[in-house]
Amino acid sequence: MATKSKESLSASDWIDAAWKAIGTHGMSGVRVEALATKMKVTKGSFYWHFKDRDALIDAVVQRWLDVLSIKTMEGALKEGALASERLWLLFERVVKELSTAHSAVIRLWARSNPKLMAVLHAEHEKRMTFVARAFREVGFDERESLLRADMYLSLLMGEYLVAGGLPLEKRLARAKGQVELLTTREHVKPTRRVRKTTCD
Amino acid sequence: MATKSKESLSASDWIDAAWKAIGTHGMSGVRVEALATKMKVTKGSFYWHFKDRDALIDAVVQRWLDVLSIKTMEGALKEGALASERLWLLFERVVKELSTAHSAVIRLWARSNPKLMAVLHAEHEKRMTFVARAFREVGFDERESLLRADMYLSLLMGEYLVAGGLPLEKRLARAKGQVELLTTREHVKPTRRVRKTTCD
DNA sequence: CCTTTTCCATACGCATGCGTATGGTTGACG
DNA sequence: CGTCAACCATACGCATGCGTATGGAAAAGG
Repeated sequence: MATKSKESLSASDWIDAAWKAIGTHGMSGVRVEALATKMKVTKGSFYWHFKDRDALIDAVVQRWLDVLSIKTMEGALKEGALASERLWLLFERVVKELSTAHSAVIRLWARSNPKLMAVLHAEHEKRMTFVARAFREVGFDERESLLRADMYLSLLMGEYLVAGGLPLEKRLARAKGQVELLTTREHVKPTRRVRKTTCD
Repeated sequence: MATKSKESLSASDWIDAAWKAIGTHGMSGVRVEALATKMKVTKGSFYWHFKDRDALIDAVVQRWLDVLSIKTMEGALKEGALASERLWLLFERVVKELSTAHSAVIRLWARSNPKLMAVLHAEHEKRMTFVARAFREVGFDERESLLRADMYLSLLMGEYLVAGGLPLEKRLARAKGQVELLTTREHVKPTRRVRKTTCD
């Protein structure tokens, strides 16, 4: 029933298991023997598919990179006409797809892994230009677009960290409000006393 | 020189060490023997001051709660006249004080600790009302204040997670822009086509 | 049918980390 | 000076987790 009824496992199956483990128990939850038990096999299987534990972790990180890769982003957003809609669709997609703490776990993990840190930084830069361009398209100037793109990605990364306990609907409602604020509020020059100086 | 030249350690010294370990190596970096080595003592010292490892972790979490507690927040913000200034001072303070990944690490840790999760949730609620009240004071209505307070706290929690690698100045500049956006941008009702409809 | 390759089980060695038991040292205090 | 308590060192048992070595089943291929 729940079993896929496959005779032999693949490396991808181990990545699946590790992926779930990260989501529920963090990076220290990726333990070879624990995963093996859950998969109803033994370590022997694992060490046939992977060199060692680090190889598995690398593979999981790679999967995470793929989910949030620019290619995936662009591919998933061809339909969205308005830039503001695309920004929402992207956020919604990530919230649904990564309904786990993967982003936070992996970014923390990267702090003890300089090579991975560099990869993450490069990816983040690409995402920044991608998202910032969308904000430009909405109508903000360069500086404002960079700021909003930065906030957009920050909120995306920390979303589960803060709202993880909530049901999906509430998380989406939260996200909706945030993206709406970032895309629809006009910029006003920070004058001395900013009250509710409307258009009068 | 670097040593405090104290004859005997206190529980607080162990919490200090654990605090640093969390900041650099995450929760799994809190290992009794590793901390003992770094403190030039042995486990014997630790188990005299603490019942077990969990007791130490509880103490560290408590310290984190204190740093971000409402009492600390309020106490540190008496000078700030304008609400918008207070919101900035608070953010600045947290960025400087918690120039580490403590918030992310602890919030992830809490996911496998229901009792702590409840405490965090309660604390978060208090912070929300506190920050939301400041936004109300700035001039936003109830709904808008809650949204902005939520974003404010989210950015606060994930700040180091995203900008951890950057120098403090850049992190502060980032934070400054974010708080400024949240506090000085006017609300415009999301009409159909939101372009650059200024006050004309 | 026999061999080779694929895939996994079993069993071991080894390192690490927690917690305890026990003894030693030092200073306060009577 | 003797005693007691605070504080720490040493040594052990135990569990866990990684990695390896080796054998076995099972299917594929000749």
